This record gives sequence, structure tokens and C-alpha cells, in this order.
Amino acid sequence: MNISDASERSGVSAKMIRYYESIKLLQPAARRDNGYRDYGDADVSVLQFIRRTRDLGFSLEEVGALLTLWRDRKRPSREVKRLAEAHIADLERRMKEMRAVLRTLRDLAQHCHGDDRSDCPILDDLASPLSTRRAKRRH
Amino acid sequence: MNISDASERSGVSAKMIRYYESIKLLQPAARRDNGYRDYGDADVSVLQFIRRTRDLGFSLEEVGALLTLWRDRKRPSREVKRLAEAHIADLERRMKEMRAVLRTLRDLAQHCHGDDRSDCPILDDLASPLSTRRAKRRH
DNA sequence: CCTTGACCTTCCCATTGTGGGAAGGTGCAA
DNA sequence: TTGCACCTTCCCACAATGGGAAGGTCAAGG
Repeated sequence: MNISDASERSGVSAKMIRYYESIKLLQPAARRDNGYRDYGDADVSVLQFIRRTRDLGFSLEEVGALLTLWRDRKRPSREVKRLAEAHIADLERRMKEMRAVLRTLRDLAQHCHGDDRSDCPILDDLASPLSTRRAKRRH
Repeated sequence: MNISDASERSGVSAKMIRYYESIKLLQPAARRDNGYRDYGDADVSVLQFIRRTRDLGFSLEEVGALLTLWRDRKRPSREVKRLAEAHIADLERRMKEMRAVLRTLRDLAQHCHGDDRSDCPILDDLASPLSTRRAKRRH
């Protein structure tokens, strides 16, 4: 099948399919006489694997590692799990940061009148965060 | 003061200070005779504002808008609040997505032996997500 | 006075993952 | 034959940041 059919079936854009091939995440696709790339069901499966893995937030580098493990019938599941857990830890770290940011933002927004008046605790904080503000003192 | 002092005091790298100037987020800095950029305390304040705003996850475009509002003594706080709340909504949306992803990943990792054996529910799911898997049927 | 090291300047390149679009070839249907 | 929908490669752009080269400047110490 043509690239656009593979794209439709896998949910990966044609552009990205070509890109993945160019960075060697994918084996070079078979070509028809006219130079068109030609895909089979197995290729679509690989593309779906990539799509799913990307959707779970893995980087393309990690996708590559997972693909290799997937293809290796003798892989130790330990390695897959290790990759997954590293990624989980990364997401958890980022979530934690976002939670802290959200807490701050909600707090600031809550205290802002949000009307025609110009005084605004949000801007006040951006200019001089509460966390760094303290009683005046001489240096 | 020189750029590296401004950098140190604001927590914004010299590289980024020049970049912010180049994209017009910052007014062109004053120059000494030798061509060196010259910063004062007010400039450092602006840089700190940017740093803080970036730390809260606003894009440079949003930082620009907030800077403009900050400078405008007659701004309505409504506009600041609107920006903040849009950003909050964005973060909430992303957190929600991440939570869903994390749920899935934790679930998969939990069921993976993580030993020498090759069978692995993580790879199984990537290849064919549970959510799309159903009883065999003919097409 | 000269050297050395720490600054400064601009300019280009790389990153990550994706999309847009141009220029040119191909295949199929009316 | 014409037209349209494909396909190909190639270059550009994005967001925000860092690395590093090539060359100018300044201050301290010999």
C-alpha cells in the first residue's frame, strides 16, 4: 500500500513516516518501480507501535530502544520494565513541578480582582516573588 | 554593569539575555564605548520578571504580553488574570493527559515481571493496546 | 610594556518532533 | 489529453536553549 494508506491505518502522518525512516527508526521501506514507498501490514503494525509509544510520551530515542526490544524475541522483560519505569519517574518529576507551579498560579489568580483596576498581585509576584520577599533590611 | 553580572543577578544566562533582546522581548541594551552591553538595576528587575515568569511556564510570547501589562500603569488587572487563567487551564489539560498516561504506564509496569523472561505485557500493549483489543472476529 | 586570562561581541549550528510548501514525477479516470 | 490526487526530495519554520568559533577589550601581574 502507499504511504498515505499506511498513514491512515497507523495514525502516523506520511511526513513523520518518512522522517522516522530518515533517522533510521524505521528500516528503509520497500519501493515500487516508480519509486513509491510500499507498505505491508507488518509495517503498519510497526507504525502503530510507534504511534502508541509516542502517545505514552516516550522520546523517539526510547521508541527506538523499545522497538529493538520488541523485535528481539530473547529480550529480558527487565529491560523493557526499566525503560518504562525510568519514563514513569520522569513523568512523575514533571508532574510534581507542574503541581507546584499550578499551586502558585491558582493562588495568585485567586487574589487578583480581575477587573478594571490596575493593581494586580500576579504582576506583583512576578516582579518580586513572595518567596524571595522579606522585611526590608540593610545590606 | 556587564552582561555576566546582570545574568548572575537575574538568573538569566547571558546567552538568553542577548536572545531576548534579538527577538525584541527586551529593549536594546545601552552600550558602552567599547560596544559592551551595559545594564542597570531596572534592567535586572525586568530580567528577574522574565525569569520568574518563565519558571511559571509561560511562553516567551506570554512573557512579552505580561511585560507589556506590567509596564502599563493603566492596565486592567482583568487582562493579567485572563492570561494567568488561560495558562492555568493549559497546565491543567496537560496534567490531565499526563495523569492518564501515568495510570496506563504504572498499570503496565506493574504487570511486567521485569526479569529474564521475555514475555512482557508492556510490549504487548504497545503492539496492540488493550483499549483497542477485542475478541477475534472476521472482517 | 607585554602577556595572560577573563571578559565581551556576532555568527552559525544543534537540539526535538512536527508541519508547511515548492518543484517535479506518476497514475488513473473522464 | 487534461486534470487531479498521489508520490518523491529538499528546504524552511517553530520554541527555547546551549555550544562554540573568531575576533575585540580590559585589567592585573611580571
